[in-house]
Amino acid sequence: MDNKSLILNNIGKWINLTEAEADHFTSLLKPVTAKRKELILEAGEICRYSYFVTSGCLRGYTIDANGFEHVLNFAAPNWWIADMYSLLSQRPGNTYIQALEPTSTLALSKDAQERLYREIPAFERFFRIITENSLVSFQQRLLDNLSLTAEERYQNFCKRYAGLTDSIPAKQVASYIGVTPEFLSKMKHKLLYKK
Amino acid sequence: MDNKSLILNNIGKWINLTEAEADHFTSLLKPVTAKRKELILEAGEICRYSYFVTSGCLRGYTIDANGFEHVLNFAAPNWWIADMYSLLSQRPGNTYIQALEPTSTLALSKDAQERLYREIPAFERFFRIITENSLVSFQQRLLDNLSLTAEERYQNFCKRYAGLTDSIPAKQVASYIGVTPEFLSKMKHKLLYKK
DNA sequence: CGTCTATTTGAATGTACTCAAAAGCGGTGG
DNA sequence: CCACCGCTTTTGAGTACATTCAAATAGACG
Repeated sequence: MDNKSLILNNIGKWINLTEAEADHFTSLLKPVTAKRKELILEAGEICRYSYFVTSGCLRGYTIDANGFEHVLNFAAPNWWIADMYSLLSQRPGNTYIQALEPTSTLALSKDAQERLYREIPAFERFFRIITENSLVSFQQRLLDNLSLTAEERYQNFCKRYAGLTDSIPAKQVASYIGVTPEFLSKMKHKLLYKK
Repeated sequence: MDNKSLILNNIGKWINLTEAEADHFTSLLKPVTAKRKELILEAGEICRYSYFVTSGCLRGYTIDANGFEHVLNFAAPNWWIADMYSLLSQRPGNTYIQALEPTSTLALSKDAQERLYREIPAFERFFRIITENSLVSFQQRLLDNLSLTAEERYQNFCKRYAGLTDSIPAKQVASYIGVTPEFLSKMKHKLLYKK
């Protein structure tokens, strides 16, 4: 399946488009690729695109006042990623988006997105729905961080991202679940031998 | 300003409605009130409404496997609240919504909401936008939990919810920022005397 | 006014972090 | 294709932030 079929398929889960609408939509997309470790967005910049990953893997992260990275999300194929704060406000954000491996995306500019809302109202629905789903995930993740131990969060992560565990270095898994790489290493050891 | 003007005003920040549309919308709302400590939603139930608070204050929270409460959100006047997971999936949720004080809301049923999407597409836009804003807040809160100390989170909370600090018992502030009530008490003491 | 819950205070404990150093692994260049 | 270099992961010892448990005090509602 080519990239445009992939994204139309993704959208087709939630809304129906005529062939003309689908063509119009795909004509607005800009292919963007990134090499391993390349940044497609940096803190301080204004996020002008939503990225739909067709192959590879991206991660969104911030760097705090003490220089520590915190992974907000990973984006495997079929996922959207952006710095939502910056994309919505069109102000400089604090998020980096980086390729974990060679990655291809289809980028939808903020302008194109707003044009879609006007021309094809079903896109309001589409982005409403995926935003709702994303909200539910983040709420659950927040609750997990408030209520679970690091070990439970790690086990959750392994189940949830079973397909990705080999694309993602342990260091970044640690950053996602909110522990230091050292402590994650110790947890893995414990899970292997003690249990 | 009466309750219906309040909610129309809230919506008017993001979309424009004709008078007929506004009337139609308000006709779908059901007033729901709750006494202090009353639950308007319990874990295990299916969430059938989004609640718009017109007076008083609600809180959404879960209870974890060890019996500890975790506050997901507070809803002061002019805020919407629901168990998003349950509302979207129409499956039993794990969230309680409780009144912190005598509270009035306007409740929009899931059915009515879906009817609105069909009849007045601007509502797709409205709920897309407020969901986007909510997503940005939760992402930021997650990052705060990953990167800030308890003391910093508490100070953030005080700034953010300056107007509510007297409606909300310390116990629930503690639960929101992710510390025990005992530790919050010690932090307050420290902030008063040492700094 | 009385009871129930929330808050404060203190001492002991634990989970996860910091710092340091060694071992492992992967990508890149020769 | 191999060897080296740099980054990641592991391991260990000491530490700190926040929790747990217990008990006293304060406060709020009916």
